[in-house]
Amino acid sequence: MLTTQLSDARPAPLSLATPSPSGAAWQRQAKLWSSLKEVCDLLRIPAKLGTDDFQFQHMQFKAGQRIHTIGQPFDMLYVVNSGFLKTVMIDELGNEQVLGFPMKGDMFGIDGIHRKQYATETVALSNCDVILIPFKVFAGLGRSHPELEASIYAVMSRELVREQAMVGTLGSLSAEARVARFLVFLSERFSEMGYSGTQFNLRMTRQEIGNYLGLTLETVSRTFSAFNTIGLISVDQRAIVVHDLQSLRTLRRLPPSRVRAKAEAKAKPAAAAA
Amino acid sequence: MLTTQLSDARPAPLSLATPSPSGAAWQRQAKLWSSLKEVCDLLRIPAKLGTDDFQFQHMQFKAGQRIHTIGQPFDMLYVVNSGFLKTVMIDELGNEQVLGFPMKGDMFGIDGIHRKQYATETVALSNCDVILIPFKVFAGLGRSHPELEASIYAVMSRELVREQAMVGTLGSLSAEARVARFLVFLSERFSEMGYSGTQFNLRMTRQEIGNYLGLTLETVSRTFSAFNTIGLISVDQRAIVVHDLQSLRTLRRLPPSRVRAKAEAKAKPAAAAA
DNA sequence: CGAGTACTTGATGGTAGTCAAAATCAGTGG
DNA sequence: CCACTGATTTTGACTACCATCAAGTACTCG
Repeated sequence: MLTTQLSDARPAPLSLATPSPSGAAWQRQAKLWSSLKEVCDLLRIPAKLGTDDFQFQHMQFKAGQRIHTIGQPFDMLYVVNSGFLKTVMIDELGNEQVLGFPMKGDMFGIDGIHRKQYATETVALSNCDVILIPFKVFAGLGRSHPELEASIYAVMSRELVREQAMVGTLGSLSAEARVARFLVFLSERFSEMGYSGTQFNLRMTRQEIGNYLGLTLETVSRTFSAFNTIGLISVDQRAIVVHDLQSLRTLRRLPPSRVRAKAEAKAKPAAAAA
Repeated sequence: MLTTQLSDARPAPLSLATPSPSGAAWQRQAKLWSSLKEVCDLLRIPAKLGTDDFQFQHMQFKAGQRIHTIGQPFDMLYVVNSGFLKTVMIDELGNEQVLGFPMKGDMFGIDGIHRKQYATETVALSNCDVILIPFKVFAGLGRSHPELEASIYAVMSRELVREQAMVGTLGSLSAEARVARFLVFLSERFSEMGYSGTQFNLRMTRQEIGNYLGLTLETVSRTFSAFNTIGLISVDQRAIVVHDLQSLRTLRRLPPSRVRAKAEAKAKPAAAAA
């Protein structure tokens, strides 16, 4: 109901041999292989430079394509090199639950290790470039590169902490605070990736945001509008401009509407001037 | 405000040598050491029997004691051998968020790997027996016991999947459905541990349950009462008897109160007969 | 037995969900 | 290029669920 045209896409027969640029470009001038060092940098973990023995294959996905699906046998972890995705769980009644929006530097697919099949599915929200990490290789890195061992566990721990923070958000914050946090999160991620942290386009629908935050799409839309009228952000469809990141950071609950009327009166001329 | 008397407790000087029963019993006849095989069994992961080279120290905690605290330097993972605990996160305003109730066979402390300090704190809800796994030893097991490598990652993946399921629960279910799920979860865990799955005592307060489920303690109490009157369970303070596990499993939302009046009329004689 | 904590139950209000309709956007094919 | 279709977004009106406040009861433990 949500998604338009989904299509599966499995990697071409995977050879772990050295890069073979002759191997028929899957898509024009996309980077096809990355070294271990490059993957570590992407994941923001320290890597001893020099000994580049492993090469990891890239794969391109178009918006709407699935990277992996629920129940599919697990054999691969993924690292986002570029693009935006969403990871969803589907419950017994077929309801989707968005669990995250992997972007550059994020690893996904970790949930598949437990039962040797993926518990979630991940879909590209834009054209994406994803690095494939065969799990056997990943696990073996701890043996072949002992200095990486701790970092490997750290990457998995990071995902756990992320989910824990999400539970905290869902369990205790108001709708407005959740949306505010979401914007702060996006702002920070975009900054880290070298883009503007104050001006960006959402890659996901209100529906997906709401689902992720445990809200309805209407509530998300209304909250964006409210933030807009009090001057915290400007929003036009998917285009966001963040005016007051600090207020978003500390926002717990919007003042009640009669009080808000004053704030609007103050905010409007300011917005008009800008 | 929630907790009564908390006290820190650090392990006695930790020696990784062979068990020394002469080393002055920390508490009378508690098991002080476990082999690698025993720990694997506890964690429900396959372990090649035989070569028992590692021994892991146990530690006893009394109800109310903290096993680890937020910000404390991370060096240890924990596996519950017996007893009940809670893991909580504390946000910038000092609000607690209960993240889980570790019990027999659960590993906790994993969140500490990421930043080399614990992101959560874990408190004993009852007297507990906990196995200490020094992280360095844990991580090294992948090297020394390659057949364990996948299982080690699987244990971490399992925790991630658990949190993901929690996000799904918080994000999409009604109060009644959350409480129902919680009871099903407890029932299943008690069964697995060899206790009755239909008759057990809660080890946590309504406050803690509510916090865990993103509800208030009053809502939890009311929901228990509602389940009681329609005959799904019997509840008396902390004592629970599950009468209809299947209904709890599939419950999404309680029927509106006028319909419920009929169900009560039907349920009451049955409850009186029992 | 008394003090403090935990639990139950009731009354009330606010937050966010639901239903609905209109406006805007994206993509398609004529 | 533009009309057309379907998806997305906005906004409004209404409602239900659950939080809040409050009071009373039942446990627990020193």
